[in-house]
Amino acid sequence: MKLLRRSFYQRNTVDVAQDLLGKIVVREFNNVRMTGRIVETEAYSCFEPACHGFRGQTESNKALFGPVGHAYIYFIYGMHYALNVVARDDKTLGGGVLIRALEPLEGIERMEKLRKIHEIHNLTNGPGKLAQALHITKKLYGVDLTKKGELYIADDGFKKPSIIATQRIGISKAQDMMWRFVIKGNPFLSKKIK
DNA sequence: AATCGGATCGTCT
DNA sequence: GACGATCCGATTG
Repeated sequence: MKLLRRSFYQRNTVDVAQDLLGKIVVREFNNVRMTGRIVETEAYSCFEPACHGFRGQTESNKALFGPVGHAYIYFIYGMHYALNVVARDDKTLGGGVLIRALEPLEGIERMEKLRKIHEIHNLTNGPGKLAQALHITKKLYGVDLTKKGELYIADDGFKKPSIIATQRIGISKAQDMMWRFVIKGNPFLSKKIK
């Protein structure tokens, strides 16, 4: 397991979104280690209207404009958290990759307890679900994901998977852009592909 | 299988 | 005061 270096995130947001597929999210919580393989992502760049940073930097979205490789976490619909990794090239003001689904690996029992369910295929197959399963809240806002700690991202040598691009989910603007990426045929996606 | 509405609250208009 | 990068359970076909 190797940490992903900061330079990994210092690239075009869409490229990073694709290359994060197959990587591992590691969560250390109360001495329990929970991990999952990233199987679904979406790219958001602050020059397009679906991005939280489109209208400029605010207190709540400031991480999107901060150093790459850190966590941007937001709270939505009154009950869900979602995890992004800040990623952009040098000429872009802000951008991030939404982690939409994981394939659970380690700490599955703990995830089941946090999610209050026992179906492995329903544990982390959505942005709100995986945040609940890994106990990701705004306390982790801005955490550096390139360093070992409560939350980070690693590469276990998983072979670069074949991927499919689709439209992003749940947005009302810029719906035509094909910026959602999934590992082809993976059974832990938030939504089946047509 | 597909669609619909309720839950619930931080953020911006 | 409205709405959102969602989820879940209920209802309908």
